[in-house]
Amino acid sequence: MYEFLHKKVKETISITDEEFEYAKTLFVPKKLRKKRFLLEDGDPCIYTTFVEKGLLRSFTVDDKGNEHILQFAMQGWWVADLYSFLTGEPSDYNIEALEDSELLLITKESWDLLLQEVPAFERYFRILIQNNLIATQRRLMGTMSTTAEERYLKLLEHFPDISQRVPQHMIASYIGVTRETLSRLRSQMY
Amino acid sequence: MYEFLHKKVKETISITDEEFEYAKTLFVPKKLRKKRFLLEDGDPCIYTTFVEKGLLRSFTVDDKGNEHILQFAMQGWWVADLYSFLTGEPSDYNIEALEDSELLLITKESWDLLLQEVPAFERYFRILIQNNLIATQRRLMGTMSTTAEERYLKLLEHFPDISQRVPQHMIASYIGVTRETLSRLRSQMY
DNA sequence: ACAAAATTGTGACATAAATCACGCTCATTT
DNA sequence: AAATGAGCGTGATTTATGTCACAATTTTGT
Repeated sequence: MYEFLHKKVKETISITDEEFEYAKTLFVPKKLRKKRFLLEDGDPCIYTTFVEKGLLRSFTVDDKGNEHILQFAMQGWWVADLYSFLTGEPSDYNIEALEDSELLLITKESWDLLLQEVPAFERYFRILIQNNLIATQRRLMGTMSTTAEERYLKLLEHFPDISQRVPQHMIASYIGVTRETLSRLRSQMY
Repeated sequence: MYEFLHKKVKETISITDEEFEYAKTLFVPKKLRKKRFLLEDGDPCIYTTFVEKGLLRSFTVDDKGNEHILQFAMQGWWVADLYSFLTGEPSDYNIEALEDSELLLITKESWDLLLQEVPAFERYFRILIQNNLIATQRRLMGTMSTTAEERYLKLLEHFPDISQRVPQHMIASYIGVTRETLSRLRSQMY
């Protein structure tokens, strides 16, 4: 159950087996079936989640009822509403399983403990968040400077299996267009 | 020259005076006059920069020659192209002073040393990047779910003095519209 | 296996924003 | 003081995308 977490952590920092064994005690394993929610907007985001297996999405719903996807969280990725997780404020996000998934949950209290007891994790999370920030900045600049088609191709390039695993209308809501626009885009690309 | 840095660091972590004195030795102070560049795209981003005084912007230029502003960096903020800074790859960004500014520069080597010698800085940067990520995610979701007018109002709310300090066309390029669109927007808001 | 729900495509039309063009004002430089 | 350039407003037009509506197909749940 902790294989992938162990693998990912060792990729970025060096920790002893004892430290990882300690870390394991702070996580709560959870299986989440497709279409079930890990977080619903209005509730505080109690956990930061590591995806051992499966696929989730985090998204908001605007005033008109349109969904906007912040993240697809695949195996080896973390997902949470960071702001809500850190402050305890109600979240604006929903997190939903798109496939049957196996997750590792950690509460704020355990997370604080982990960072305090195993400083290497402070470094791990710093690097993790750093890479996430770089990617998010790229995506932001992309929405301002490129067409929907370019963003679509970029996404396919980055996640080749995404179009097999999630419906088109979610891909549309990730790249920031309506499902109709993406549908037309695709038909014009042959 | 290091007053603001000291203040900001103490706000998030606790460090001894010795640790901060050591940190000071790793920075290079620099004055940058209005309209001068700290980084031009194509060059690697050698420094991460703390703004002691003044105002900078970081931006890209797309194929059509349009500018897209990632960040306005005011007093107490950090600015860099993180990706280029970490990898040494040529940067896509430009960083330009919008006012005469006083900066503290730190190279990758010194930064690595700082994190290694003073672990509290690892925590400081983790929190800094974390907050930046939260803000960038909000901005990204905003571009997908809100109108240009809402984004403009949000910006003014967040940085009340911004419209006194930077020209409208840069504000337009920050919120992701043309200068003409922002101009019309403003005239319709009375 | 069947009914219900989800997904996708597509036409007609509406809308927001980009683009192109021009003139005015204000600041900066020499 | 004159000259140059930056900043801003605004009209006319084009373009990309959204909205609404309906049908066809596929997937899912019981």
